[in-house]
Amino acid sequence: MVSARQPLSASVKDVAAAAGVSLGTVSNVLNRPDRVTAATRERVERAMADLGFVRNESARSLRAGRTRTLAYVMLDASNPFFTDVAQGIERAAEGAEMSLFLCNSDGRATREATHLEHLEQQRVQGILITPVEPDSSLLDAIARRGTPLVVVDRIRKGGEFCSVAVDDVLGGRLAVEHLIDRGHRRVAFVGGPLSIGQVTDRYEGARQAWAAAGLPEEDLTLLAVDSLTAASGRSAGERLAGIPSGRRPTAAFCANDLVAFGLLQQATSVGLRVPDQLSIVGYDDIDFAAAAAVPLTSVRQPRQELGRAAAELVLDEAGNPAHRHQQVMFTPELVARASTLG
Amino acid sequence: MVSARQPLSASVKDVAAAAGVSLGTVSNVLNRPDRVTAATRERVERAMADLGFVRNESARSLRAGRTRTLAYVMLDASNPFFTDVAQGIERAAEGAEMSLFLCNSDGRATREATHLEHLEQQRVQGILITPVEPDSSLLDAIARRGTPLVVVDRIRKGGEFCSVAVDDVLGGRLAVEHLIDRGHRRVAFVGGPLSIGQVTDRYEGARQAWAAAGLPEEDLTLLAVDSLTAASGRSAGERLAGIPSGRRPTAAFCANDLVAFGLLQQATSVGLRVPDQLSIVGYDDIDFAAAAAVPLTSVRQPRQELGRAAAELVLDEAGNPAHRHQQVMFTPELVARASTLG
DNA sequence: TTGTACGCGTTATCAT
DNA sequence: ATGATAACGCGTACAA
Repeated sequence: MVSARQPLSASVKDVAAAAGVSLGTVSNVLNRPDRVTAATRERVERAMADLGFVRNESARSLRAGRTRTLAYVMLDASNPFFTDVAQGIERAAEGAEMSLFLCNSDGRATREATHLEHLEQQRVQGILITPVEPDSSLLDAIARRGTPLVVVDRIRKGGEFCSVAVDDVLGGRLAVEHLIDRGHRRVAFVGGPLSIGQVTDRYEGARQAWAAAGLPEEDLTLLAVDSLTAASGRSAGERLAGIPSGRRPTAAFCANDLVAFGLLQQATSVGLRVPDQLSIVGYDDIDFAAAAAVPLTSVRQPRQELGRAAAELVLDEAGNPAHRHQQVMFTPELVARASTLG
Repeated sequence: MVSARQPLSASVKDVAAAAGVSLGTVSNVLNRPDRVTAATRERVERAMADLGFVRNESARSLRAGRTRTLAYVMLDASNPFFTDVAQGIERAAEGAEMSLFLCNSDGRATREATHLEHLEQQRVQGILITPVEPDSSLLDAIARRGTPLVVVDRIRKGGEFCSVAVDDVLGGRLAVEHLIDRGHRRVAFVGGPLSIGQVTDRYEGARQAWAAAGLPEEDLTLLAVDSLTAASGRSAGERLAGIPSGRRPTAAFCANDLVAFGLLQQATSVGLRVPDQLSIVGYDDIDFAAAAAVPLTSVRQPRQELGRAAAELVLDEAGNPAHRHQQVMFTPELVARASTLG
C-alpha cells in the first residue's frame, strides 16, 4: 500500500519512531549496515520506504564539510564543442563516483559570476570552467578560498589553478599553412571578438604561418565578428561577398566551426561556390563539420580528452594533498575535407 | 593585503570575532542590511572579505528547508534540440532568480537514476527531465515524495506531475503528408528504438498520413535503428542504398535531424543524389539543419518555448499551493527545404 | 547491538 | 545593536 503525496519529507527521526528503534540505529542502517541485525535492518528499511524517506544532502554535507559533486561552467552549451568536453568530464566524474552539474554562462560574465557564486556556496568538490574572461580575478579568488578550480580550453600560466587547453597558435598555423599549400595568396581570418583568447591565439598562429611563408602582411585580412556563432558567420559572408572578386580573399579561416557554417551558408546563398571561389577552414571539427553543405576542413581538438584531463586535475587537487598546479597542452590536428579541396 | 590560500572556510562566527561584533549582527548584515548601521556594516563586510567568507549553502538550505535551484536532466546533451530546450529553461530560471543545474543522462537509465537520486537528496526546488523511460515509476515516486517534477518532451496523462511536449503524431503526419504531396509513393521511416515514445508517435503520425492517403501499408517501410544519432543514420543509409533502385523508397522520414544528417552523409557518399533519388525529412529543425550538405526539410518544434513552459510549471508547482498538474502540448510545423524540393 | 548527546553553519527569536 | 539560544537533519563518538 503506497501512501499519497506527503510534501514534508521524513527525517531519520521519523523513521526511527516508525520503526520503533532509536535514531542511531537508523543512522547505522544507512552508514554501517553490518552493525545492525538483519531483522531490525529490514524493519528500518521498510519504514524508510513507507515514509518516503530521502537523505537530506544539505545536512549530510554540512556535517561532512564537503559534497560529492563537480561542476562544469560552460561557455556555450549550444556549441557541440563544449558538450563534447562536458561528456569527457562526465565520464571521469562518473568513474570517481561524483555527480556532475553543468552550468551554462552563455558567454555572459554576469551569469557566469552568479553560477560561480552558487557553486562556491554549495561547497562543490571542484569547479571546471571555460571562462568568459580567463584573467578575471574572480577565478583566482575562488581558487584562493579553497575550491579546486580548473580552467578548460585556456592556459593561464602562473595562476593559482590548473588549466588544460589545446595549442591554438599551432592550430591557427596548421589551418593557414594548409591554405598556403593549396595555393591561396589572399586569406581572411574570420573571428572575434578579439578579447577572446582562443580567437587571438588562432589569429596569431595564422599570422605566423603567413609571415613564415614570406607573404605580404596585408593579404591576410581580419574580418572581425562579434560572436562565435553561425549568425556572425553569415554577416561576415555578406561583407566578404561585397568585396570585388579581384581583391576578395580566396579563402577564409574561421575561428570556429559555427562561424564557418554561417559563412558557408551565406556564401552559397549568394552564389559563391565553395571551394572554387571561396575555400573555408573551420575550427573544432565538431561532428556536424563533416555533414556540412560542403564538408568542412577543420582543425580538430581532442575534446573528450580535454574534459577528462581537466576532471582528473580537479579530482587530484581535491584529494591529493601533494597536488601541484599544472598546465596541460594538447595538440590539434588538421582534417582536410571538401571545403578546401578544389 | 590579500592573504594566501586558506582551505578552511570561515564561518559567520569567525567573521563576528574578526569584526568584533556579535554573531547575530553578522547575520543581519547578510539578511537585513537595513537593521545595522553603516559603520558596523562596513566593518563586517571588511572582515568577510579579509577572511574570504563564503556563505555555506548547505547550512542555509538545511535551515530554510529548501534550495534556490532547479535542475534539468537532459536525455542527450550533445543533441542541439535539448540544449535549446535547456536554454529556454535557463531563461525562465534566471527570471525567477534560481540557478539551473544541467545533468546529462546520456540516454542511460542508470546515470539518470543516479542524478535523480542526488537531486532529490539535494532538495532542489524542482526537477525537469526528459526521461529515458517516461513510464518509470521512479518519476512518480519522486513526485509523490514532494519534489516538483515536470516531464519535458513527453506527455504522461494521469501521472502525478506536469508534462509539456510537442504533438509528435501531428509532426509525423506533417512530414509524410509533405512527402506524399511531393509525389512519393514509397517512403521509409528511419528511427528507433521503438521503445522511445517520440519515435513511435512520429511513426504513428506517418502511418496515419499514409493510410489517410489510401496508400498501401507495405509501401511505408520501417527502417529501425538503435539510437537517434548520426552514426545510426549512416548505417540506415547503407541498408537503404543496398535496396535495388526499383524497390527502394524514394524518400525517408527520419525520427530526428541527427539521423537525417547521417543518412544524408551516407547517401551522398555512395552517390545517391538528394533529393532527386532520395528525399529526406528530418525532425527538430535544429540550427544545423539549414546548413546541411543539402539543407534539410524538417519538422520544427518550439524548443525554447518548450523549456520555458516547463520551467513555469515547476515554478508554479513549487510556489503555488493551488497548483494543478497539467499537460501542455505544442504544435509542430514543417519547414520545407532543398532535401525534399527537387 | 542500541540509545544519547553533541556539533556542523545559518537563521530567527528573545531578551537585554 | 548585542548576546544567548533553539532549530534544521545527519553522523558519530561514547555510554549503556
